Amino acid sequence: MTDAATPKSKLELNDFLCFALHSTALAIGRANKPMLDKIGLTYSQYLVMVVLWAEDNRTVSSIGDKLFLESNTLTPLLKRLEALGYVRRSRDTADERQVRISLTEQGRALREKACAAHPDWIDRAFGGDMAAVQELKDRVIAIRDRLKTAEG
Amino acid sequence: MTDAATPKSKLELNDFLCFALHSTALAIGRANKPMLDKIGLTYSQYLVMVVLWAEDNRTVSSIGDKLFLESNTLTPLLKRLEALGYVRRSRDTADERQVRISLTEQGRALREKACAAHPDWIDRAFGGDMAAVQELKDRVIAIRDRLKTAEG
DNA sequence: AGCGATTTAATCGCTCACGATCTATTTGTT
DNA sequence: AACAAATAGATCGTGAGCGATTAAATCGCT
Repeated sequence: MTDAATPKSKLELNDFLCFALHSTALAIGRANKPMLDKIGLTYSQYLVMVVLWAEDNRTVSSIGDKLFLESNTLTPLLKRLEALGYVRRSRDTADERQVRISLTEQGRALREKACAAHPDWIDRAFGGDMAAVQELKDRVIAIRDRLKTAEG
Repeated sequence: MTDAATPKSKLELNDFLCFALHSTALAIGRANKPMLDKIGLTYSQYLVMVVLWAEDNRTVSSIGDKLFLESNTLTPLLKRLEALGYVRRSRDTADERQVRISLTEQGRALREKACAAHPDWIDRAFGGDMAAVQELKDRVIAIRDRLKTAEG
């Protein structure tokens, strides 16, 4: 199980790729930690905020569609964001099954803090080659979406 | 926060890549679930077994080095693998600070089951282009290792 | 040999991912 | 109008991941 080893079978290749993506996802989480500590959010909370900064007043499941998560994960997380004062949770008056998540003034303001706290790991890892970042992102997403459509 | 959108700043690019890796790691975990259910392990437990199949009788921290995890995560996980009968945990007689993790007969036998339960998602996602898988793995690992060396 | 520093695991508390289940609301059918 | 089916969230239990702390063994220095 050395990174440099050449896998002999598809099973091993699967193992290696799983391992690579797993450990890299963890490493990126850690790389973002200094920034997240500055703004006082966890990684997942931050991703929810990114989704809301892009489009406010979403339903829980709309956020879930973006992040590939469901209410069992999101509900407690959103309650924590509410407790922190960054979002409001309120039942949709037209359809009370839905809960609308909207940014508070503080929640909107946090975006500026996040910009200021700017993580630098992308530069460290890519030496400024933003095209390479973009390409990697596209490839990774391509895998995810092929898994998504083919699952079941 | 649409995947196809073109990010305008480094912060946004960071957000997109984090998001891509995060959601893809989750998707791969889900893609492996059918195989993991067959052999009765979680994803992390499986990765630990992969490490042990490659080299038996490791210390906790040696496993941690491979998986980028520490004893706070591994100790409970290894206790669960022990309870399942796949590994033994015993203090190293020469240095009692260390705990040696060794495979049981059942633990070794599980490898055959894992081979038989073979996940098919790699084929689905790559259409048999194993060279592409290898290349992606290498790129992903390159990021991780640059983060690892540059952190702090 | 003695004692402080280091190393290795274990423990605790919190957050998150997720399967399974439950409740409340809405929709569709008759 | 009444009632079954579908939908949106919430809840619960388990297994991670991780920061902080603790306990025990070993190492290093005098």
